[in-house]
Amino acid sequence: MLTNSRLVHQPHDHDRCINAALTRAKGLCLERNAKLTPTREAVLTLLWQSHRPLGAYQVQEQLSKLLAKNIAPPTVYRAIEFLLGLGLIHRLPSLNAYIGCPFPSSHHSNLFMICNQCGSAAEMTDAALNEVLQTASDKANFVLQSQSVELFGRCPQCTSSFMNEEGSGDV
Amino acid sequence: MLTNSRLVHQPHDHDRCINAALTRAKGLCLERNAKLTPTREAVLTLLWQSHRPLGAYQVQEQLSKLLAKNIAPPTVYRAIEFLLGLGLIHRLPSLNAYIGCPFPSSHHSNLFMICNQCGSAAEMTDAALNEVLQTASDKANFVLQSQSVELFGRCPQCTSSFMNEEGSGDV
DNA sequence: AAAATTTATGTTATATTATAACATAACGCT
DNA sequence: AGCGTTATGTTATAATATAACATAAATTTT
Repeated sequence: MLTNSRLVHQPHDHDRCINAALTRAKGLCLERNAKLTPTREAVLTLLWQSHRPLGAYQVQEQLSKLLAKNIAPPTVYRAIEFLLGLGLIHRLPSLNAYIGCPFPSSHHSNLFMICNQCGSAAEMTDAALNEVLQTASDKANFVLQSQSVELFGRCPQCTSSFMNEEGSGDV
Repeated sequence: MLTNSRLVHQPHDHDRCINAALTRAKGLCLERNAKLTPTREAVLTLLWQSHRPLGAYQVQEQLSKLLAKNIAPPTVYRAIEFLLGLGLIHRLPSLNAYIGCPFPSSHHSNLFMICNQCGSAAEMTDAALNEVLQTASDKANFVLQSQSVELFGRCPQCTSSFMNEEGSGDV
C-alpha cells in the first residue's frame, strides 16, 4: 500500500512536498526525454501548492498572476495534458479538478480519498482493491483497462478538529 | 453481488428493461411520496432507451423531439436531479453522463464497467469491493461517506464480436 | 370552491469546463 | 543559417451546468 494520506491530513513542511514533486518531475522528464518547460513546471508547482485539487480555471488565474500576464485556457490545458500524460498529475472526474501525483513513476491504479469538508484529496494504491476490481471484471468477462476510484467523506483532520469550518484545514 | 452485466452485454428484450425500470420508479415514488411527473418519466425512459449513458444535452434533444417542443436545459437538469435523488439514475462523472439504475431500491455502493468501444455501462455491487474500500478508508482514518468507482475497458460483446465497429453493439 | 401555499415547469441569461483552428515563436538538429 | 519539430499565443466556440425570476399546476387550508 502506497499513500500520502498522512502528509495530506497532517500539518507538515509542505515545501518539501513541492520540492520533491519537482525533483521527481525533472527526473521523469529526463528519463522520458520530455521537456518540463517553465509553463509546465509552473502549472505543476501550482497543483502542488496544497493537497487540494484545482480546477483548470483556478490554475489559469494563478498562473496569470505568477507570470504577470494573461494566460489563456489552452495554455493551461496543454500543460495539464502534458503532465497527465506523464502521470505527474491526476484528474478527479467528479470534481473537474487536477492534483499532483505523489508517486508518478510507480505503475499504479489509484484511489482518492476526497474530504467533503476541506477539499483535500489523498491518493492511495491498494493491491487488494486492484485484485477485487480485476476479479469483478473477470466475473463479467470485462477486459479492464483503466479505472477511476473516488471516495468521498471526512478526512482525519476535519473529523478530529474542533475548528470544523470549511476550508480551514492546512492541506 | 448484484449486476446487470449479462443483460447489458447480450442481446435481450430491452422493452422489459424499460418497463421494469418504470414499474420500479412508480413503486419507489409511491413509497417516498414523490411525483413521477410526465417530464420526469420521459427523462427516465430516455435514459433507459439503451444501456449507454446519455449526456444531459442528448437527453434534451431527445426529450424535445418526444414532446414536440423545445425543452430548455434547466428542465432536463431538474428531472435528472429528481431521479438522482431517488437513486433511479446515476451520474458517471468521467463521462458527464447519466444512466438508469437497475436496482434503485437496494442501498448499494456501485461500480460501473464502461466499455470504451460501444459505450455501454454495466452496474455491479460487490460486497468485497465495499469491504476493501472501507478497510482502506479505516487505515487512513478517513470517514467514508460515498464513492464513485468507474472501470473502463472492453465489454464481453465487443471483445468477442467479429464486428468490432464502434457503436455496433445492441446495448 | 376560493384563497393560500407549495411544487413543478418555463424562460432568459450566464457561469463553468474544455477544445478547435490557426498564427507565431522557440528549440534541436545538420 | 536553414529546416523541421515542438511549444505557446490568440481567437473563437463547443459542451456542460446553474442562477434568477416568471408562470402554471397541484395541494392544502379555510
